[in-house]
Amino acid sequence: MSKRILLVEDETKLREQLVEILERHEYQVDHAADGMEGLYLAQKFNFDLAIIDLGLPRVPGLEIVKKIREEGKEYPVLILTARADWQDKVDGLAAGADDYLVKPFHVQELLARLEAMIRRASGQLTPTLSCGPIHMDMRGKRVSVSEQAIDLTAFEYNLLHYLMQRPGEVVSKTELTEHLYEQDYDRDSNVIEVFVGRLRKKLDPTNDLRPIETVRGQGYRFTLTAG
Amino acid sequence: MSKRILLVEDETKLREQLVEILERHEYQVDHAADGMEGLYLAQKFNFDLAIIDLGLPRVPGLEIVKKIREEGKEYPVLILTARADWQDKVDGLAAGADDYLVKPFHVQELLARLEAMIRRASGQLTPTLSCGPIHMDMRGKRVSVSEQAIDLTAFEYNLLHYLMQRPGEVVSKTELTEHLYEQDYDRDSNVIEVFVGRLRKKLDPTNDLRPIETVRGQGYRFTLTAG
DNA sequence: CTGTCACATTCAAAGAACTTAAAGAGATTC
DNA sequence: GAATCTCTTTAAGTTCTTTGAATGTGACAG
Repeated sequence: MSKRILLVEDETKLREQLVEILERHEYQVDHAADGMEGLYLAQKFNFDLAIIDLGLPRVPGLEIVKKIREEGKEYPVLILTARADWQDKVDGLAAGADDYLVKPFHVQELLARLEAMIRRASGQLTPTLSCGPIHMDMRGKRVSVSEQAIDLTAFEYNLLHYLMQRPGEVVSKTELTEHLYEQDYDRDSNVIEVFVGRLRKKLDPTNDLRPIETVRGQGYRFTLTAG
Repeated sequence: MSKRILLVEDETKLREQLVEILERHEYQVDHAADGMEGLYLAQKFNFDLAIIDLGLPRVPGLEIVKKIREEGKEYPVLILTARADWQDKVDGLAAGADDYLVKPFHVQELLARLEAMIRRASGQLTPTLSCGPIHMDMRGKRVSVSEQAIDLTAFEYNLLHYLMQRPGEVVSKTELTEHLYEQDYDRDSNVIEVFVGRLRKKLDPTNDLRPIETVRGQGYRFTLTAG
């Protein structure tokens, strides 16, 4: 029962590599090199998942995502962005994508996300991450704690998203900066600490959940004991 | 069931050091000093993992990565890049590498990544080290003794991790410092003794397990008799 | 039995790592 | 073009780790 994936990516080299990798992992892949073609495939067939680059010629990736959702198709969509271009990402998620990955990415990470997305999709319809009373709706980009909606900025959301994907695991600050920023961002500052601080305050103003532990010298760990 | 690693690195000193360290960790290492030789090995044999420097004479490292993937080989590839070559890194990941490390790096970090990659490739889910009643969760970096959680500092954790990887084996203090510190750290103090002392106290306050034995004049040995 | 050496223990100073507040910089909205 | 929002930096304050040195202990050789 192999899963069928739509891949829309214009860089030939990357596209071919991805096709190869995906096929090796037992996915059935249809691919397109530009937006027009991608849109055609997206509309004509039903997939289990789509991977769409946002920087496409002819029809922008964003359009494809929108069209897919307008037609009521529910399969998960993962978008790829070249730059750590905030707006792209945010727009993409708003348009109905479920997750995103910034290029360049680790193959392992892509595969992990695909699996997670497919697993979620085959279970329930709304892609969410939950951990105790904290819920993250990835399609709506909303977070709630104990049914209470919370307002997060883009960066805060990204950070929480990354942490929630790996509950119980220590994530080093190096890893966080690597994934949240493009390039070797000259890190003589402490942005991560600052944002962790803000996240903590927003998620847990009364300080009785303590969802983000700091593991001194190693990183941060997202956990909820009991609930 | 020792893992077989391909190492392609042209700097003689670094290469030899790595070979020695890897072999001490029970990896079976094949190594090459230039791209041509590396490519030959990569094509001829099957490895569990490859470590490839991108700045190689004759055949660039990138070529090797590509060739490996073109031939459909699936084993994980870690690339090494010199400090500033961001573009290399990007190309490397695009070409199918799974992770990268920027030189110079800590041995500790290299080993951690190798393990993580091999673990992922073999699909094992929870990486833990266990020895009698002592358990170490390597993802969450938590340690427990008889189901009782223990708080360790970063250094304590690293030390214990190193010892637990090689149970029953005598590990010299020189070796410990070599791995816990940056290369050529001149140590005229007794840090290791101090930390072993702390670890013992934390792991075994009642002194009936005695997990870390002293081998006078040789080093330390992590063992649990029976259990 | 005694001296020596290797390791153990203890502790306080030095240093790293983390938190927090505040304000600058850049973009967007009205 | 001012107001607002978010991200980023700076810096001061705080807490926890690491380290080196002093001192204590036990093993082993002679």
